[in-house]
Amino acid sequence: MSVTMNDIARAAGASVSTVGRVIHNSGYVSREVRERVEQAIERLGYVPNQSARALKSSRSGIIGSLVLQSANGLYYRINDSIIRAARAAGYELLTMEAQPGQGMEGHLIDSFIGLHVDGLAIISNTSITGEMFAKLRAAAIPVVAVERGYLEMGVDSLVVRDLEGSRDAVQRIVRSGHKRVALVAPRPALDVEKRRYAGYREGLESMGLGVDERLIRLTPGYDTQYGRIAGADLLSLPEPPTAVFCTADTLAAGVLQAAYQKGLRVPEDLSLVGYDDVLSQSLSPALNSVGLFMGSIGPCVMELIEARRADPERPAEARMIDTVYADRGTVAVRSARKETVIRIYDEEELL
Amino acid sequence: MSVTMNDIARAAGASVSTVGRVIHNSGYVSREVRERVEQAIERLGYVPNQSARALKSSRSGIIGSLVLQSANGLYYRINDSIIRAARAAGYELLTMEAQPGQGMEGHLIDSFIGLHVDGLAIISNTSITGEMFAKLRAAAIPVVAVERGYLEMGVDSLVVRDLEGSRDAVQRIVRSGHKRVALVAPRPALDVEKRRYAGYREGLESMGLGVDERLIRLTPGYDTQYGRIAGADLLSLPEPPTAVFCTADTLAAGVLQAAYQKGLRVPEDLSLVGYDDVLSQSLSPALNSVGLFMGSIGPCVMELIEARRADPERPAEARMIDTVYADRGTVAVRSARKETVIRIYDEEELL
DNA sequence: CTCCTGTATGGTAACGTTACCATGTGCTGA
DNA sequence: TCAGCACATGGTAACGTTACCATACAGGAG
Repeated sequence: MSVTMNDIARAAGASVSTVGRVIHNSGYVSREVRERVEQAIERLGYVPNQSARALKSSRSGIIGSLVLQSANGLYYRINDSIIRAARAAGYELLTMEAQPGQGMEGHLIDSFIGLHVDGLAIISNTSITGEMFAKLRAAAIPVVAVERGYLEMGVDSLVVRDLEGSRDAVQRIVRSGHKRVALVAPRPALDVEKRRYAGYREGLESMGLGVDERLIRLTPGYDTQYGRIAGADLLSLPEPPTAVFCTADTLAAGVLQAAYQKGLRVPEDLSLVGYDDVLSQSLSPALNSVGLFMGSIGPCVMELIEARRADPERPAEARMIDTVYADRGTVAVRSARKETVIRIYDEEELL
Repeated sequence: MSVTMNDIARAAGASVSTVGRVIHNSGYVSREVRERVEQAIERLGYVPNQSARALKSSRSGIIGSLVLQSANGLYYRINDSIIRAARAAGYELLTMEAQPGQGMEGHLIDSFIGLHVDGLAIISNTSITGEMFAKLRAAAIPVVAVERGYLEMGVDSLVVRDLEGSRDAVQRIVRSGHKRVALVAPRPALDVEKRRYAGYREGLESMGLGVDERLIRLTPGYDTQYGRIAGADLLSLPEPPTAVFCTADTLAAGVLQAAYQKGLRVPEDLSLVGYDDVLSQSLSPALNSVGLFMGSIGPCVMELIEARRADPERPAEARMIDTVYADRGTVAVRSARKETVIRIYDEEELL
């Protein structure tokens, strides 16, 4: 069907061994023969059969990635970062999506094992059992968990400094003069969510402000709609917040909608900060947001995979990923004395 | 290293042939032996080696997809749709990203050939040459182009009814009473862009309105920033448009920012419609947008691949993908008599 | 002259799976 | 009684690549 090393050997008047040596640039090959073989490869359009290679060397050249299927663009960005790093290291990335709550992860893991992937990145909160990890370990497949701590199960992990990112953002808000800083966040179930939630509290406390539980809204999930409801709720309080910190951009977008419906402007009437920086730059106005430092995610994943490959017995390691605060001016400076910011209307606005 | 059919055979006291028959549910196997084999498979955690299968049967079980690396979330959604359909058909999807203008597509195509993918989806405007298509054809790999017509090169294609989608959206705007409907679109280079652009013109003309060239803004690309600039430009015209149709959500987001900066409200002061529906539901307000009917993209891709595989000589076919208009109320109804919509201010807004 | 070493090339057994073919049973019908 | 059949199982040659060993010849050292 397709061109094989045998075809090349025949066309170049050499043996498969010699062709192999040319392809791998190893061993002794005379200049003359090397050229004949290279020409034949070029002329016939030979491409090495990866299946055969994988079978022989039990290295597929493929890194797997398992993500939870969701509307959250963050996972695709993370995946992107890994794609690039994998390719730079000579691998391709094969992504499988787990439908939430379908319990199909076991089959997906089996598929990865069958493909003999050279590494596996597990992104976000897929539900992998200890049994599956054991199977992966038996198959000698290095696993890296991203944004989800499986560290206690002996899995190498990438952990985002979410507590610091969250705390830092809140501190910035408070430093701008805000006293009533609300939180809109998903109900903390996953580690990520807990860390971001804790960061909010630490941020306030570290600035000498108490946490006002009335200003906290925990949503059932990440839908924009939940953000809108929470936002509307907060903004109709007798003493509404002057700033809202959201631990997800999608929620921030919802709060923005709520503000808009109330006729409030960001940042003049309400300061707003999102998280993940996946949507913020496209909103109007473009929002401040805490983003992950994507540049290091892919490379860290590959480093952990290579390290595990080199020494399967090494203790599980966690790499920390920094956050990056994108400042787009949606936190207004409030003077200490005045409770309301002076607002200047455009001519058009007043007709 | 990992468990093979041989291990199962030994454990179950059978031969590899018998194990093979159990796995494939073909040929004669006694109930007793079948059970022994199945138990061994379960107990040892046997997973078929795909590399060996692929080598033997020259079917890898992998569909490739090639996308242009870009911030546009649309491609990921399309990819998602294909992932699901591929999986439903028993394949995995392996995605490679081409960096724009890097000319690395040749290498990527070679990688796909080396992997012996059973099909290849080319998404968006990657630059594939005739030579590459020839190589793919020689390797008997069915190719489907999505959102990019390579039909003239004899490649099966998925074409979105963009002209109709665009025209329909404009007609809806006009029917709501708008006379000055502006366009913000990337300079039409690709077929997609031309179709969407043409749809705008047809939409206006079909409603008996002339095209006012002063209301057309063509941007150098899809950045939100271009939308903002174009929007600011349009809104400062002596006779500004009452509605803006954008052929991309990212551009619409920019126009929204411009409107916001001018103190205009959507839809009360300005009606706004986006395209691709990838961002619209997260904006504030959530915008009307023309989306692709994702449900049919993946299945169509797989159908075309299977059809091509069944008959490599069949003439190239184009499948049409419908658009879906998402109405979120950002097109205001304008009465025929009055040129301006009565605007009601909230109390807060007037202090 | 032999031995060794460097250079150059060819042969071949795996890797795990699958598609055949071969070789058995035991049973039925002529 | 035996051909013919359904049933049941085992053996083995590929698939394309790679790792290793074998072979061969030159030229220089001993």
